[in-house]
Amino acid sequence: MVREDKVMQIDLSLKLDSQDEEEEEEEKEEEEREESVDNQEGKEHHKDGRGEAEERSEGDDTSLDKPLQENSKKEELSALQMEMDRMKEENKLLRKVVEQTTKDYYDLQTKLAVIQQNDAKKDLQMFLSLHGDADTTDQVSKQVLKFVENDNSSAQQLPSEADDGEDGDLGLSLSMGAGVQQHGRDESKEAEMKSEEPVQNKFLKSELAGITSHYSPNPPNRKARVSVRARCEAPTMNDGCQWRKYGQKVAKGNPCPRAYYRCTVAPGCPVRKQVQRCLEDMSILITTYEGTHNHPLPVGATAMASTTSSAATFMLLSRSNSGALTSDGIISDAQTPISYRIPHSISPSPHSSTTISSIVNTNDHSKGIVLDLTNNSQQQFSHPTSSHSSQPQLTYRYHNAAGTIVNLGGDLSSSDHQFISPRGIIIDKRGWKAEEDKSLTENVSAITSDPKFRVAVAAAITSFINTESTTTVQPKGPPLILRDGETAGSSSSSNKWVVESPHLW
DNA sequence: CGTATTTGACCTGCGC
DNA sequence: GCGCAGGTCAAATACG
Repeated sequence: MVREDKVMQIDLSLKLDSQDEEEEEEEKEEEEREESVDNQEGKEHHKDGRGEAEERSEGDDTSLDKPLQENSKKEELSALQMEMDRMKEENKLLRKVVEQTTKDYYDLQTKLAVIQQNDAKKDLQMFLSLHGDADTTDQVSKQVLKFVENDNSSAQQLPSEADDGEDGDLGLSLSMGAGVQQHGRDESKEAEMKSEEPVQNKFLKSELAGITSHYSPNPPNRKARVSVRARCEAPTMNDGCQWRKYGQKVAKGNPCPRAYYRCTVAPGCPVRKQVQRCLEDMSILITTYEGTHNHPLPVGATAMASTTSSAATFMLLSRSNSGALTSDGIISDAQTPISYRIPHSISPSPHSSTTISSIVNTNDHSKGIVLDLTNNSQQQFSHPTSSHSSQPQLTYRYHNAAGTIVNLGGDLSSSDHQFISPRGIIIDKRGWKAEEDKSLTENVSAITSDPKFRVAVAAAITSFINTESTTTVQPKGPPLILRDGETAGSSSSSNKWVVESPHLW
């Protein structure tokens, strides 16, 4: 969007320039014409005066054609002049319109920046609210926000860092900037921080040890990764960005070669992606994105970029949330993932589902988050159609090493190991005592009410639908509608959760 | 001829 | 320290 806007801006400027030039030329021509007209008129006046005198003196020698011609010329000139005036006014109007449009564009840009800033703050607030009781959270969030603001201002003081690829113009890095990615962002900055030990940093180390500890296992050079699983016949998914292949490797355990791509929309963009076919289902393409674009994205690329970015933010939340559950960051069953199901809203389709699963293994953060846009997960477990269908439902799933989702609870509607909580959340009694932790359900609501997450999911679906429509013909279902409370999120540090929207197709 | 892709070599991190 | 695997580089090649 921004890129197009910039193009538009350039186009506008070009048009303005050309218009200006044209207008200048016109004005010059006009002036010349006016001068010539004046001269002619002067001459004519002079002529007229002289002519009258001559006429008077010379009598009827001259023919009557000349005055007629002069009159017609005069009329022609006046008409031209009027036409010119009219065009001038038209040009003025057009210029005003263009100026107004440009002004509106800048206004919108400014507003967008403000909104993005607010969103980042909101994310952080929510992320903190997931951590503990409201009183301390409020204080902590204020302090952390202060820290983030301070950090942002310091970042602004270092314009050279803009090349690092984070916190791009679009703000698609979202709150990741305050968390995971910022660690990989600038090692020198970290060193600087260490040497200076700002108050906020001290605060973070002391009071937010529980939070920071979740990031610290990540080496500074390791960026958050977001994988997208989608059915795609084409060798790569068309996500709107321009990519250049720079390598290919056969990874162990999967005979399908893994291709490495680099973003070429802007030189020096740090974003990379890996593309590999799923071993279990060759029609599934696993695309792993790494890094944040440091440039405005093409229109078609913003959906996927914002989706992956939001997913990464979600991963951040999941990590932080896990810390609130147990002291060691591991819920009772470390091997048990949690999935959050987005139930039907309109015309439920039993054959459709989309999962967003986060593989946030404490042992392997590099695996990152997985947006599962395949619709096969529905085959793996039944979808409850009880009266609770309008409520978030929490189910367990297991992700094997290959990322395949396997339902642990069997038939959810009849499993002895599950019960429906008063809030409509299916809880697997074997794996997780969610009922004991009411704050988690609160957290679920907190995340489900995050419009950004819903937008992200919608964007993912939209992007995927667009992709699919260009590659394979698939039946399209009703448009995605995500209402408050329909999505659900949060995670245990058992590190794998799934957000599923069965009604998407 | 310029650009994109391929592919073997090289680098790096990690486990033993 | 060594070997393995993942990731990247860069020369060769293909393509428009």
